[in-house]
Amino acid sequence: MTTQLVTPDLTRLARVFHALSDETRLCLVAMLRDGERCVCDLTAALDAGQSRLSFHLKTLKAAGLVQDRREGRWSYYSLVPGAFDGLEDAIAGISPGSAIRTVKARCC
Amino acid sequence: MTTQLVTPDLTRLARVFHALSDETRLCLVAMLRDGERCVCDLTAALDAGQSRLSFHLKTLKAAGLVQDRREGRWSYYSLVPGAFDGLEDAIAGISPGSAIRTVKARCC
DNA sequence: CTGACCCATCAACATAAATTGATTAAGGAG
DNA sequence: CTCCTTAATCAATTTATGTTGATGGGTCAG
Repeated sequence: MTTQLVTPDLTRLARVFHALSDETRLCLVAMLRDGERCVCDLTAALDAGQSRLSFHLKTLKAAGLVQDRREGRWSYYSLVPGAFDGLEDAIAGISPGSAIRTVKARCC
Repeated sequence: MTTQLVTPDLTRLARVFHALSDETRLCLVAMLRDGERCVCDLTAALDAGQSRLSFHLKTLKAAGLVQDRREGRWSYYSLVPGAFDGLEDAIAGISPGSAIRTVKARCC
C-alpha cells in the first residue's frame, strides 16, 4: 500500500530522480538503509562539511525520500518507508499523452 | 539477464538518475516506450526546438538509456532494452562501506 | 549542381545547483 | 548564567545544466 509514486506526476518524479542524481546523496541513502542516523554520525562517516550534508539531507527530504526527528540537540534522519518502491513502475506509468501535454504547457 | 545495473557503481547510478531528473527527458522516455522515433517526430510532438531535444537525447544516450540509429538523413532513437530494470535493486545494492569510501576518495 | 531537409554541434547566455565559511538558534553540562 | 555541542540557515562564490540561435555536415530529390 505504498502510495508514493502511483500518480506519476512528472514534476514530482523528476524531483525524486534529481535527489538521487548526486553521489553524496546516494551515499547518505546507503547509510540510512542501515537505520536511523544523526547528522554528526553522517558527517563523520562521509568526512563532509556539516552545512554540506545539511543541504543534501534537505534535498532528500524535499523529495520525500528521508525524514528527520529531533531528539535533544540531535537530528536523526531515516529513510521514508516505501519511498523507493515503484520507481520503475513510475517510469513505465508515464503516459506519453499526458507527458506531452505537461511539457507543452511548460515550454510554450 | 539484464546486466545494466548489477554493479552499482555510484557514479554510473548517479548519471542514470540525473538523466531521468528532467521532465523533458522523462517525456522522451515515455514517447520512446511506444517504439523507435526519429528526432523530427519527437520535436513535433513535444513542440521543442531541435537543438534542445538533441541535447536531451545526448544526455539520455550518455546514461545508456537510449540508443540511436541512422537511416538516410533520419536518426531514430529507441530505449535500450532492460536499461530501466534493476533501478530499485541498484539503490538497495549500494553498500554503505563502498559508498563511503567512494565519496571520501572524491572529496578529500 | 543546387537547394531543401534532418540533425549534431557550437558559442553565448540564462538559470539552477552545490560548496564554503559565518551566523544563528536551541539543548544540555557545569 | 556561561560555555560547548549539534545542526539549520544565510550570503557569496563557484560550478554545472539547460536554452537559444547560428553554423555545418551529410543525404536526397530534381
